[in-house]
Amino acid sequence: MNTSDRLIESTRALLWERGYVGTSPKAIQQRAGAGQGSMYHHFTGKPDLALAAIRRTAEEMRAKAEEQFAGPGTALERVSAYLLRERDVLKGCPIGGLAQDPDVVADPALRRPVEETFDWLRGRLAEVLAEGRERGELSASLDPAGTASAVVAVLQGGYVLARAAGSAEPYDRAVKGVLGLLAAQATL
Amino acid sequence: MNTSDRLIESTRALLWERGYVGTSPKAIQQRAGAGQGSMYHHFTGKPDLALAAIRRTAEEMRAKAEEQFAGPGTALERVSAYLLRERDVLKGCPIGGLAQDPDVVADPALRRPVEETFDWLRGRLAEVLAEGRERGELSASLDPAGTASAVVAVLQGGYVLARAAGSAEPYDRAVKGVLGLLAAQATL
DNA sequence: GTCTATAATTTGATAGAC
DNA sequence: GTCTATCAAATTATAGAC
Repeated sequence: MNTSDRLIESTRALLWERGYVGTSPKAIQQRAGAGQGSMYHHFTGKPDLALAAIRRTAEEMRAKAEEQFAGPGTALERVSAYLLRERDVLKGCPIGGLAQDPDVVADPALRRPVEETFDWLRGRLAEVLAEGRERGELSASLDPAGTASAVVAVLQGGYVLARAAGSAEPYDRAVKGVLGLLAAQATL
Repeated sequence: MNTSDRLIESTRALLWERGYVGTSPKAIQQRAGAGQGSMYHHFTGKPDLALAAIRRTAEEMRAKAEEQFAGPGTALERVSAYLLRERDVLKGCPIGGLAQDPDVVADPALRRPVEETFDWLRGRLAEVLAEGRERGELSASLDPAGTASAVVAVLQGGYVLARAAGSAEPYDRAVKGVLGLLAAQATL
């Protein structure tokens, strides 16, 4: 891994652990094993480096989600697989956490990849649900778009509740709760 | 309002806008119109002041939620009223946002009021849903505890998605989505 | 490309005058 | 109780040697 990559990986880890406001260039350099000159040679500053890091994290997140969505099983099984997939719940969502950061939200360049990731996720979930409805697995009265929004929100909210509790339990309860409501939409 | 109160109110506003990591004692003092000596006379430091601010915000939040829960109407109407109540969606949840802050989560004293607020909220929502089920408004197969967890998560996740999008729309969509799933649990 | 000064500013707090 | 020094460390860079 070259210096540029090490700097990006260091930034990704720190953005996840400390957020954008809580991450200093110095900490990025130390974790990457690079000097200041090195960092300012490859990137114009903290925002530039953060953008590269966020883009890479977003790309990785989409790829991992698509594994579940494109997998086998009914629509409900694929949504369940996605929500119940092993996650570092207590660390929070590496993308969702950025939405709480004031400096990320204030900078359109930094906010865009976050927004796009959630747009994609919601759209992809809606497709899976719509497919399940067409196949007759889910009630014809189910609203795929609205339900997809709710599912993404439960996921993000589950992370928030878990961090607040210092335990993964609230995440599991919330996911089971929404899966229970979804199961009631399954045709017998 | 005395100096102590002004300092607490200043801290409350800054914690909401900038988070704990992003809030400096200097900013707190300037907003409160107080000097450093004043702040360190009334509070031992930033954590002490933050604790007072978080407690006050949590108390206010519970009181506002209870207004909807204790209001008139069916269980579903009261949950709807709570979720659809006017909110500063783009500013995020003043309590939920703290759960993303690394220094809040790392300090048990600061995390506790956040955790307690969500515990209370989940418990209170479960009571409302259980009451609706007993009255025959909601399906006997509905799980009040799990559903309450999911509803709180949708609320918190809705805030996250709205901030990511720079628009309140994702919040509204997520809330409508979960209310749609809940409506399907209503007895005819 | 990488490194080591250097520096203006901010952070989070203490000391002591009033 | 409130204020103004004062302070050591961190922040976010820039400059210039190697």
